Amino acid sequence: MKTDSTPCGTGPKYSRKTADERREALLQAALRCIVRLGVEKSSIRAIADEAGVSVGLINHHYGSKEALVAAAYRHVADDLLSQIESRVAACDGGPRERLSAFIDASFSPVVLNETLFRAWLAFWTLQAQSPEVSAVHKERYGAYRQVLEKLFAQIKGDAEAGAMSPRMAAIGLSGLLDGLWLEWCLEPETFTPAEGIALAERWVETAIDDPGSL
Amino acid sequence: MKTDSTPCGTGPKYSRKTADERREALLQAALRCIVRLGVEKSSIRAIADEAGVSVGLINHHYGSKEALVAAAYRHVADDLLSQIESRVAACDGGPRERLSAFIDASFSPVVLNETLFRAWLAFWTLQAQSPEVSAVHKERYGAYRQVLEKLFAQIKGDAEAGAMSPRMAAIGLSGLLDGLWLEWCLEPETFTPAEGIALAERWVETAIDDPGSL
DNA sequence: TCTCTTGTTGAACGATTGTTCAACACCGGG
DNA sequence: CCCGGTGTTGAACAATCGTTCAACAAGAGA
Repeated sequence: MKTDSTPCGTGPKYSRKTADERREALLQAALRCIVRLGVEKSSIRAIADEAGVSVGLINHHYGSKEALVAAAYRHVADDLLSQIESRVAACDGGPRERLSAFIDASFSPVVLNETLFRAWLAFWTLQAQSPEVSAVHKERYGAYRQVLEKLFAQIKGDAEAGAMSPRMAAIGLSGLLDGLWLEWCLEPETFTPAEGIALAERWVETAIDDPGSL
Repeated sequence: MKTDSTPCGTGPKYSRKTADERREALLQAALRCIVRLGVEKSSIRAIADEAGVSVGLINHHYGSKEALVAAAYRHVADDLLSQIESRVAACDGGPRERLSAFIDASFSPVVLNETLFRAWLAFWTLQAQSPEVSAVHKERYGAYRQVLEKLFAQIKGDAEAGAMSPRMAAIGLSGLLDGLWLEWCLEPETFTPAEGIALAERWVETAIDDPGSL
């Protein structure tokens, strides 16, 4: 394989690392591959090459490719939600402003990303077959909706008029955000991120302003 | 006497069919495979086996596996949209009532179907790698949104007050319907179809009633 | 009945996949 | 300095993929 040492070939052929270090390096390499190539093209060899190691290391440290991919997905899901939450937390306004921050974050390039979408597609597909992946989905998606529901509940607490129930408002906004994300990733020319934000904001206004029967 | 050594079953080894018949049979077999096994496991051999023919027939009639899958996508998408449109056409009310019929149809068991969802996941996944599948998506999704946009335009024509532009209203409703469909298929316990209908209806009311800046 | 068209077969091929494992080499402790 | 354990290598392997194509045979027309 490649060695990043002197060209005169007297350096070590590889450097030994601890199991934890190597596992982390392999996971990062897998993520880079998945993002760049998509999951279906992220073969053992592509990931090993990206990490600068040989193919055997992956099965040595993770037991199977599936275990590595599952670990990578968990990492991505955790990272994405925490990134959105940090942008919400950074907002110093009230719940209504924090909800807008959530929407803005949902239409930021970090989320509106075709490669991320491809990873998510693979995640959804795997969910039907792997109970472990399915559990990760349920856990992460529950947390996602919970954040929205709390924000709506706080807004409702502030307002006087009766509004849509926080649960229904959160389900609606979550669906709208996911649907727009889906359609944008499949065909980015359909609408702009700014238009998506405007649509989501309109939903929020509807949910909190109108006296609702939901 | 022309009977050979085999005791029975000396009938024809296969039956010849017209190109159209065989293409249709292969397409149906491909759909059954995709729904049951998923795309990644629906190999040429699995589809051929499902159709009861040999592997060579697929490339003979479709040129490539990609073309067959694209045709299957088109078939499913056509069927789904025409089913929805027929229910809309069966509604004898005005555009507003027809829009409600569209929403009702979108939450009917025909659409809210996990196997259909798995097929759709497969098509979305292939869309990233296959220009042919991507073209089919663009065409079918455009038609889908066009139906919604026309209904919103007719409603706007009827109403006096300014409302959201038909294009934005259609994009929003399309996103909401797709997002809710996605989330329901991934986790049906989250909300009921009736709640989904109520959310979509709420969006329509927002789009046509409020004087909008969109 | 014979012929000819053509739908159909299925073995073969090359590419690629995830996995294995004996050999190798780095590096800390003797 | 050398030695042993262990992190690492990479060729080999079996399975599977989509595609090809020469050979076969079904069935209609002569």
